[in-house]
Amino acid sequence: MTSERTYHHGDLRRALLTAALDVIAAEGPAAVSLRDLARRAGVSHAAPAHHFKDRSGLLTAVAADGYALFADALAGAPDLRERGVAYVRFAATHPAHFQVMFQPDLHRADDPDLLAARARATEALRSGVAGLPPAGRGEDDRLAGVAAWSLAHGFATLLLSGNLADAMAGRDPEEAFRSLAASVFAPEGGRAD
Amino acid sequence: MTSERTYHHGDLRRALLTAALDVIAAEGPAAVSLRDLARRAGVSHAAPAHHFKDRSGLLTAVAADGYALFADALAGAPDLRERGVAYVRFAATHPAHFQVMFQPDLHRADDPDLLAARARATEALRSGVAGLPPAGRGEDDRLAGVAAWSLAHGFATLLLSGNLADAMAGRDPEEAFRSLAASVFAPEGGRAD
DNA sequence: CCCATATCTTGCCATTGACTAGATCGAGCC
DNA sequence: GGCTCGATCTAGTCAATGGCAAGATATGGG
Repeated sequence: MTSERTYHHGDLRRALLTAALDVIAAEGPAAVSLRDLARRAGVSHAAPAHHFKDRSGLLTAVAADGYALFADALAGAPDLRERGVAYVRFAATHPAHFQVMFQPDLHRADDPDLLAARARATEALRSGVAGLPPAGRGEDDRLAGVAAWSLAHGFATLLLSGNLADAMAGRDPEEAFRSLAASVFAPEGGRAD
Repeated sequence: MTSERTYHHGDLRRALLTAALDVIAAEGPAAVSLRDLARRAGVSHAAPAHHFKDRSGLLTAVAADGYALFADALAGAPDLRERGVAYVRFAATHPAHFQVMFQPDLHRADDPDLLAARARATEALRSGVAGLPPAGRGEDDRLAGVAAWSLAHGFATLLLSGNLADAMAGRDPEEAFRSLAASVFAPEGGRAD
């Protein structure tokens, strides 16, 4: 698409990342091969090493990009419930990113970019939980935050692993999660978000 | 351990599976290598192929074993909440199994043993949800089931990926989940399990 | 005792990840 | 224009892996 093949690719890093996302979305992270990505990009087998040190370096970059997008997606949600919906929507929209993000054995844990992006996402997530009392009651708040996180994360994870295929049955996952969260967090007039 | 080395190992299949569990628990499923497992068991590099066709065959066996253990663990729980606790306890006790079970891209989806074991586990899980009305109201029940499943699964997944390390802070995960589930599913005297 | 079968070994090949050395491009500078 | 210098990419190599084929060895049934 970038027309001619010159010695310098021009945007190899991005090309490799998008190719990686394709492979991951289609066959999972285990199917990612640096040489295959190089072939798809039309470069030599050693070219990726210059942008990402090694295989884990590439997956780390995928995770970092994912956390950056994730933070943006979460930041746009007004209240706690919509943040959960955004959580699920992100997983459904960026399955490849999501999978890699939450598989720590795939990336370098000490990568600065990854840590920074994850910190941003964590903050975006936490600010939705702690929005109730200025400096909440501690224990209970923390538990409530973990509960909300678990609910959204579990739904997203089960969705991506195909375990909700029959339960959803052609239904919109976002909408399903919205009503699900409603029934759980505000059963009969209790404290909602 | 098994004293002498004869031509026939005696229990190679099990030896390979337990070695695989060690590797997965320590470094994740991606680090599993058939040749490495063979070395650990003291057999030649091609021996594993006779018990498990290939790498995905071995991981499929791990998943199948996991689902079998999982079904047993769930069956022992009296009510819905304890079933959730059992869910989390299983993940904490069998992290390697759990990881492989919920990564469909690692195993053969059409394996009969896997399907049978998973069906048992699914049934053990569902019977805890549908235990309320004989043939419940359909939509809401399904949603409630998905909600409970999502909560337990999300907690378990976040726990294994290390995302709850600081939130738990040396606390017992089981106990934390128990009180968490209590505060979510029965906030102020509503319908519990 | 003998044979059929399951189990394990040896040998082999293609692919991959990772490393090294060298080629090519591009930008700044004189 | 011609130069150097660094970034980018190529080519070549090596060890490790997965998977296959052919053969050796043990085990149990007849």
